Amino acid sequence: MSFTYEYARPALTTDCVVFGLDDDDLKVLLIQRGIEPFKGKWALPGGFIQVGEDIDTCARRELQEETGLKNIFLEQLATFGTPKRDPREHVVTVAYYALVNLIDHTPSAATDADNAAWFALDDLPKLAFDHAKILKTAKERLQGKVRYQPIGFELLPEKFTLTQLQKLYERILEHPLDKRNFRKKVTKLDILEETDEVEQDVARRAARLYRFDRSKYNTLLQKGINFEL
Amino acid sequence: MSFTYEYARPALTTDCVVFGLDDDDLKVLLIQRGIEPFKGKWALPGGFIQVGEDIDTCARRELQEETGLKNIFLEQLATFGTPKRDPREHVVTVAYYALVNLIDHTPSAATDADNAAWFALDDLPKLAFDHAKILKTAKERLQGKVRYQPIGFELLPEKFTLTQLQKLYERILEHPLDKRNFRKKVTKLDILEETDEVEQDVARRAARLYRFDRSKYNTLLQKGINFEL
DNA sequence: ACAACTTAGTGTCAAAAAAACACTTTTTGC
DNA sequence: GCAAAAAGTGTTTTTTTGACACTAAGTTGT
Repeated sequence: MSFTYEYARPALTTDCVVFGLDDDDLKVLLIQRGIEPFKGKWALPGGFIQVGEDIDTCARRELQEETGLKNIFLEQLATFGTPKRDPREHVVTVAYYALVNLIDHTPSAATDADNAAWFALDDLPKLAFDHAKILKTAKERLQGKVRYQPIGFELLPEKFTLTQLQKLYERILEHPLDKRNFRKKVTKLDILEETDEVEQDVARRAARLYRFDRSKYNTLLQKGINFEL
Repeated sequence: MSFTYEYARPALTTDCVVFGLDDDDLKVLLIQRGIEPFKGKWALPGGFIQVGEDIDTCARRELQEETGLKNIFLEQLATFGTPKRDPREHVVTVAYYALVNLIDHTPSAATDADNAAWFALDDLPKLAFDHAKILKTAKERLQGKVRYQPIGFELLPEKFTLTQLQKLYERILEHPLDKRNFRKKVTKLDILEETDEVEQDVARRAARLYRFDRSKYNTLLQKGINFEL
């Protein structure tokens, strides 16, 4: 079966930059390509959009097919369509970025991918296509977004300590934060719920666990409160 | 001539939300469609991407073809690809937004468009396709962006008064600003150059004209200064 | 049991930024 | 020359930010 059009059309794909927090380290999920072009090279998970399929749906589908990840935070990043970014033909890709917490979601390789693995942001292999550029854009977006929207919580498990939260922000923003000022700001925002639990199995004083309170956050958003860290 | 592919492909277009400042009023440029679907309805200027053409290039080309506008500020907004947004078939559109000053750039209708006209943001006709949604997204982006990047100047003529600048920000942000605080902030940023000219032909005290100093702005950006109004 | 270690948790003060607020000056048109 | 209209200009208060260091709690090893 084949499809014929009056004018030539670029192919359309989605690609996804998946950020994950692994042991206080910010990482990206890459797959090793099982097919040409760039067979054997590391790349962002992604694939072709089907006609009749919503773009977001495509990004989620490809992500699940290639890494097993589902039900995660996913947002459109930008569209990249320089004619020669794919050696085969003109391929336009709609890039997304996703945030996952590695406690609840463990990825695994699947179709078209030999392998899926996490790479630290400062220790990346050479990427296929223009994926290095897409990744750079995604990192900049994450750094920008995290300042005025509490999306960082998507990277943490449901319950977390304030130190974990601070370290996460330090990793994303790439500079150290003052502990007291950080805690002051976070508690003033009033979007955290203090649980009555503490960390388990740590060889020191255990820290209190907190939970992100989405309903408090939503009411704050309505009132137009600005979130900034 | 025709083109055949193994798998079906959505069509790919660009659309552009062009903002312009007309007599202190923020407006959008729309074209009246000369062909089906939605013939006679108002829509965003845009059209099909050609294979081998960069997406930005396509947006600029379509804009020039349909409105005559060129050499203007243009930035990618987002990509919209809900399957039924075009009644003919699955069409994915990469939306852009542009800022023009109406002194230097006067639009005119051309190919595929019966007519091109400016509409106030709060007095829009019903738009074709999902263009109302795209326009809403563009307005939100403009409101967000204008807070930390001095893109507002793109909407003003080369020389402008501080009152013009303030009114522009008030139109975009949709709330009044304090005159003294506004001027304090703007002058502290030190990205304006005071000219030795004043307004002409006004039936009151003439205001001093200023010019946006792009080189000062660039050096500030390098130093990582944050711009916020 | 206690000493040593490791991280949790906490408050004050100074500086900077933001917000509120009103009158005088300049020019034009009548 | 006076009424109208917008230009231009500082001060004070409040809020926010940033710098800064010690005690408390719990664990481990002896």
